[in-house]
Amino acid sequence: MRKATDTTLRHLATLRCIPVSPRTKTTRKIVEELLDTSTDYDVTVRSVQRSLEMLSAVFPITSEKRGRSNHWCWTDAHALTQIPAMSEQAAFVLRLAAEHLKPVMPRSALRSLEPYFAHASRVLDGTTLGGWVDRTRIIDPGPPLKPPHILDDVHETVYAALMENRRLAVAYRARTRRRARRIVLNPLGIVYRAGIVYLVASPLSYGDVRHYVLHRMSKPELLDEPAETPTGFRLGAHIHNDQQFSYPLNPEKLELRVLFAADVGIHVIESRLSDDHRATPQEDGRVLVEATVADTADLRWWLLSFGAAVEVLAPASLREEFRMQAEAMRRHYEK
Amino acid sequence: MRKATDTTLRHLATLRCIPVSPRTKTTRKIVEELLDTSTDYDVTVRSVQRSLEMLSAVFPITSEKRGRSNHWCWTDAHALTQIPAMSEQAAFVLRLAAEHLKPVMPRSALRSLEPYFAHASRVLDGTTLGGWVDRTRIIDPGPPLKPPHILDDVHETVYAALMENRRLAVAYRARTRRRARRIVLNPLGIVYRAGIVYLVASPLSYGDVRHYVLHRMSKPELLDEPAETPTGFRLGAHIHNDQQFSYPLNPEKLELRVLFAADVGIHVIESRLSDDHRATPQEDGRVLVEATVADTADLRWWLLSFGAAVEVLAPASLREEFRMQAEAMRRHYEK
DNA sequence: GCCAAACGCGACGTACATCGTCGCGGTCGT
DNA sequence: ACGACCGCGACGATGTACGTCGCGTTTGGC
Repeated sequence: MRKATDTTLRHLATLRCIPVSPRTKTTRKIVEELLDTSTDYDVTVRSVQRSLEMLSAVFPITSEKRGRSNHWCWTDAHALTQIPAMSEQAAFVLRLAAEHLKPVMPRSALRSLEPYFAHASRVLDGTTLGGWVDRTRIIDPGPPLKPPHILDDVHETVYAALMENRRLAVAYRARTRRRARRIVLNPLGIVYRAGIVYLVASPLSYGDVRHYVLHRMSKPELLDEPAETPTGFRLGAHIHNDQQFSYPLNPEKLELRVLFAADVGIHVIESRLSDDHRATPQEDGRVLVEATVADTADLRWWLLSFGAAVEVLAPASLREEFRMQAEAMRRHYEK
Repeated sequence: MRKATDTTLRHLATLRCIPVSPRTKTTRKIVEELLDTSTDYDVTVRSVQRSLEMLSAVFPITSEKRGRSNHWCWTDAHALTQIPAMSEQAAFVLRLAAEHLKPVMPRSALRSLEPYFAHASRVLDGTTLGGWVDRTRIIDPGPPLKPPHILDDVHETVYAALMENRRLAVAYRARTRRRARRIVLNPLGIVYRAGIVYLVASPLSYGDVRHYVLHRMSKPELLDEPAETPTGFRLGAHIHNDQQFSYPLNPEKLELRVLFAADVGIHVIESRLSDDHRATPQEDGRVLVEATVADTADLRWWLLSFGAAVEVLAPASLREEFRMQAEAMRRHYEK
């Protein structure tokens, strides 16, 4: 029994069954999938054949005859169509996002999102927002550092290894060594931090979890062996509880007490350092900030960046560290 | 004349004409748009009426009878459908992007992209990548600062003012003042920087271009008057050429020469400071970095964050600045 | 307050797009 | 070399989607 709009729905479902190039599907496979997804589409192979042929006249899909069966896929230059259509606001935010993600993620990763960005641009072109290209920016503090280059094949292979949960062999040039060394890794996760891409992995030759930057890898090789995850490992805990990426110095938290100069203090008051963050203006114009924070190298870098505009009061050990740091800095400029 | 797959195409086009709630369109408006977009769809109103009615049985669209005309829109809980379907890779990158954008962009801005993120999650759930939620992270260096809160109505109104190019009135609490003051602004652009959202605008009472942070705004009001852009203003130039967001101190560039300690130098060598960036290892293990960079406060913060692990050699004026900075720091910890 | 215009919607007859079936020709595996 | 499998052209039956007409209702102008 053919029902109303049934054809439309089936056509839509058919289109969605077709994979994007370079992947392909045979006609039979599409029919099978169609019958699987919903009982409504009880349709013969012949009908789907006809549908595909007709749809290919309108949509950018092509068939390639390999032997006796037809293989269908979307053309490389497939256009993205959405139901419902992308709202102007969504397009705008996506445009923004594209700009922001560009410096952070490797280009090869963003290629798969390109259709979305292109679609967003198309939506914006048709509206008053068209003139908007130059009206929003996302910038990082600090001097504009150019992220180190990652080889295309490295990125693709690392991603593939993670997705398929398989082991990975790479030539890795460690920071302390001149020559690259071949290592086999169980990939555990990817971490982006300040433009640097890290692969969190446990090397086969040791048992622990280490960080490897992608731009020091070369000659990647995807192995057939399945990857093993150390028992109990979770990336979220690794980063946040263990603070492994903030270069933790001590598992205990610090009861931080620092004095900020008036003109920089505002930043710290507006952005909260922790949940128990307290900011108290002092009589001399400075601002006392108290917070419980993780004891990491990151924290020290951050505090150092304020220079003389910050004074560490407590804990005493940190104050002593900063005293020595200041002393060391002064010695550089003594003569 | 009805052609093959014409109906499917028209149904698709019809669905794409329907706006997302809370916006609506009358049946006539949809027909009009349909006839406008392509000459192929020469169809009577009656047919579209029928189509809409049938499609509403399958798709989450509803009509609301306001007076004599029907107003159509997608339900709030509209599902996103894409042609072609989202690839697993795209879904994965989009998931990543979602996580990365969360801390950077205000939540109200990301709400419009939520359908895309939800769709990506749905795609990933069906695949082997499902267990991937906890395998990729993007983190910022420094202590995890919580960005200041922005009022919802502020964000929406500022966006609206920018999109429609209209003037905006807000109560703004300047950094140096206790009380908020009402100001009228010509919005020029939005800049995100380290979790802070700035509106670049020229105030009506003055003529110049200033930066206003959104979290110090309240009681926003969208005015009917069109916004005026100072002649020659371009946001890209404002940021990059004029370095207005890096707190420029001098328009001339600096010929920077600094010595990094061996254990931190690697970061600077791998990320390039400028196009003429040169890194030369020294005999004492330190690394000499030479580059031509903009003379900004940002540069000083960045260099300061290395503490005693960096020594500024040139220019002489900057070296003198750092000598005084070190001296001032030391005085804090003298007794 | 009345009338014309606008809109939605049910009914109806027609045309043709779609569907399943059958059969032919080509290709691949054993 | 034979059978199995796949694509595709042809055909007849079905019924869906189409335009048209007309009625009931609402809206806005005079």
